[in-house]
Amino acid sequence: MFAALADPTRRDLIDQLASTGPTNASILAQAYPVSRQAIVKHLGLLHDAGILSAERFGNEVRYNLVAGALNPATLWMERVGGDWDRRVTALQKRLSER
Amino acid sequence: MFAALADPTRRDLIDQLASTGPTNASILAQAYPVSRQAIVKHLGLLHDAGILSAERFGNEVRYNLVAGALNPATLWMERVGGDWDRRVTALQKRLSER
DNA sequence: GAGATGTGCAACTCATGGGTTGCACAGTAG
DNA sequence: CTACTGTGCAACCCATGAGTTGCACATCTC
Repeated sequence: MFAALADPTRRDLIDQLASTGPTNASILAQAYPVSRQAIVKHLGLLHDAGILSAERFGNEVRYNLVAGALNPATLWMERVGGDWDRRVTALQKRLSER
Repeated sequence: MFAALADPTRRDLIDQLASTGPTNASILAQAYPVSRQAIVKHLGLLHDAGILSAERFGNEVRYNLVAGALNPATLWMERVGGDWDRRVTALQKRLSER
């Protein structure tokens, strides 16, 4: 999940799909300086991670975003972030009280 | 940022630090089947990513979490996630109206 | 001072990720 | 039928990430 989001190209693909809607690999690849195959690999990886859906329309394959796919990651970050923010602020409070 | 969170060991280190507070590398490494050096590398990476702080106390170095470090990542995810959730649900609505 | 504990640095192995090229195959359009 | 467009598969290169071992240095404790 986080590994899938680690690559800038993949995050950008997500951004692009979020704004343009279902698109095929060849179109998406035009926006990048790399080959179509490289983009296809990224899309496949995002698909395996459950972030994208891939549907075939005759000749082409249209990729699209999966609703709520980022929720687990978001939840983890909020939980851990919340935990340690509370801890850190509590520590700072203790220090300032001396 | 996401790259730093991509590794399970690193996420676990974060979890551990969130629950135990400031700890040195040797202690942290005891919880893992890998060498101390491997953990030190992870900690250094997390430190470079701005997720951890490292403070020296005489003999040892105590690592701790940085408050609010995850905010940028959380914001991105919420923004993009929100965008595409809206888009997907809108699409589903359009489809169901036919 | 001497030993124990905690770090730091460097070199090395190994696997994986990102990218490439080349080519074959399936629909589509003319 | 033919040409074009969009995919799919495979082999290959190269850099980086994760982990290891070995050793030196600093600090604390007795």
